[in-house]
Amino acid sequence: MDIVSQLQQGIAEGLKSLYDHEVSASDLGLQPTRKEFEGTYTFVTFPYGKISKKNPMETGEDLGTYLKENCEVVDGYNVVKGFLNIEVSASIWTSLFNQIAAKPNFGAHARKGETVMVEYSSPNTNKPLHLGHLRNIFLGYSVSQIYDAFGYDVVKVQIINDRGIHICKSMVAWQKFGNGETPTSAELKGDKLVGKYYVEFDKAYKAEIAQLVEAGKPKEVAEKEAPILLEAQDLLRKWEAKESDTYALWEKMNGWVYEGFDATYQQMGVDFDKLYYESNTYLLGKEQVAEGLKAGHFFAKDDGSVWVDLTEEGLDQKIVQRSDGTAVYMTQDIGTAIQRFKEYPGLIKQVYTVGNEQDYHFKVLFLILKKLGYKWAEECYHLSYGMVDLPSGKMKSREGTVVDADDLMNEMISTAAHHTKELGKIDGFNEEQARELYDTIGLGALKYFLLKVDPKKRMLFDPQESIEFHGNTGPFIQYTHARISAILRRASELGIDTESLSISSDIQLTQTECDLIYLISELPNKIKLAAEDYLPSVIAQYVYDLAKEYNKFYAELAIFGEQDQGVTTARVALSAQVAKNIKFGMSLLGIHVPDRM
RNA sequence: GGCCCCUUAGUUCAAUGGAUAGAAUAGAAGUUUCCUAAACUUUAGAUCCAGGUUCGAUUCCUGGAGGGGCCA
Repeated sequence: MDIVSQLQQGIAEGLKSLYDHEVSASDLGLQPTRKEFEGTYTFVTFPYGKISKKNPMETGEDLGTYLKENCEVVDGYNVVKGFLNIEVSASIWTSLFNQIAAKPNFGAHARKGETVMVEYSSPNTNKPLHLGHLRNIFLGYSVSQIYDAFGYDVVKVQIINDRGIHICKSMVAWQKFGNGETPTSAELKGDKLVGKYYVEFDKAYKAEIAQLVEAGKPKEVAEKEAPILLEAQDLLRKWEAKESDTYALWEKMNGWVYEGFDATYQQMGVDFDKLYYESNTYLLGKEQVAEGLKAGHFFAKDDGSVWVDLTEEGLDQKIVQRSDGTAVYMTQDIGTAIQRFKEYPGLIKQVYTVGNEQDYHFKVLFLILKKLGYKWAEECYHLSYGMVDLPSGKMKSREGTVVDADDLMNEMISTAAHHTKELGKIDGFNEEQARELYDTIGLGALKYFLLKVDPKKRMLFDPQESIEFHGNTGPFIQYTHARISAILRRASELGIDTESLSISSDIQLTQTECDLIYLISELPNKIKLAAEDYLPSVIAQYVYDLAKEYNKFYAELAIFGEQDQGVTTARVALSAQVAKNIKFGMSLLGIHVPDRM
């Protein structure tokens, strides 16, 4: 039983014995004691005045006295106003640490035997990935790692928006202006090449509109009648009719995009277990609509369109199928969700990582699924995140202010390289090791920067200044890990077995060492919190706090200079465990940690 | 028009309804005979406004201001 549970138990027994009041031990809230007070855990006594019929201070005294006498982990206590600060006996820290150090996978929760699906990328195939996608993908990937650590089997999926007018626009422009250009001939990544023709389309389209307006057409009419747009729409019709030339061109250009995306994903260090393509799923859901209509969950309007009425739920009416019988996004999302639960029998929930501009869409989707009688609808979650702003404001592709994902990653890596060389940290590295280190640091900085913020908040990204290597950053944490690795190497040289370490019970621990053990012990709790609230930022904050505390320890205490061999061993043991926690925690964020930097 | 989200040091971010609101950066002052100074120590600086609930509100409720988003 861990310390918190023992204290909760003790307090519950105390309340029963002192005031004849029954509570369930796990309901009692304990919080870490603030730094400026003595103690480890604090129990707030204000709310118990009614039960004790005494003031909060006296209540605290009563409980403190009881705990000291009856609870073996309690060494002492102090009361400040309504706060009972509980001091845990020093020997507890040693045994707590030794229990942790004996577990090879400390932090990971027991397997639950249930499956969670995390969808964390849903790109369109007409444009390369950008900064917003990076936040999306890093967030979703991290949540999938966190769920794995929390004991779930995780299926990581991508839904690719490979059909529709957007890709037809790129196709038209390539046909007209491309002269048979390919990624190889253009020496351009496939996604970039297709994106280039999407821009070409837009240019030609605008020029045609201007011409039509010049010729006297109203702007709104010109926007609908521009010949190149009509051609794109014609291509979409041909694609839907599976006209063979169109289909072949579509397959060719999407193929280029996938090669480009794959390279980007590889650089990002993410992968998927299963890919979904909209061209396969966009017709799904119409059956469900028909059934829902029959069952009275939906209703039809005079024009034949099908709607759902969510006014009882405080929302609007929402269309689920067009009057011409074609699917809207909602139709296919209903179909896809149901299909996925059929495909994966152990699946208990789905997480959709999608920007907050879709909040309404997902609210409606989940309500509809619930109306259709699917119980798992309540377990589905929209991991909604805020936009990434630039100092100039919102990213706008029309104004050319979009930050490209590949460019940004490369920039981060070269900045890391520059910085590392400047500090003279690559002595003894060969070229490949050096390159790997720059990758690790550059991507670590970027991922940490995007993940340390609460997902739902919009965030500012300043390419010039945002990414630092000092302070609350990925490289700071990586650096801490590298420092510890150096200590472990030294310890091995001195003949200390760094694999199976423990702290001898007669060692007097310092305050900093106890604080470190406390932080180390918090890892499983943090993983639980991060999983339940879908917050990689909780893990980021935790790893940072741990690294910071370790650096304090490192600065104020000697490790190998100690006379007492037991103290040296204890401090090496602590260091080794901190390194393990950092490595594991960072892996939950998708970040690697180096042994030297 | 209807609905949703956000607002905390100069700046970028924290804070299950709890103590004197934490970090990081930028500013000021220090720390290398010692395990990696991408570090450590000290210092100054903030809850958008007005009400309400509560023993206690950055947190919950109502109204307002500012910013952002969604709506066949």
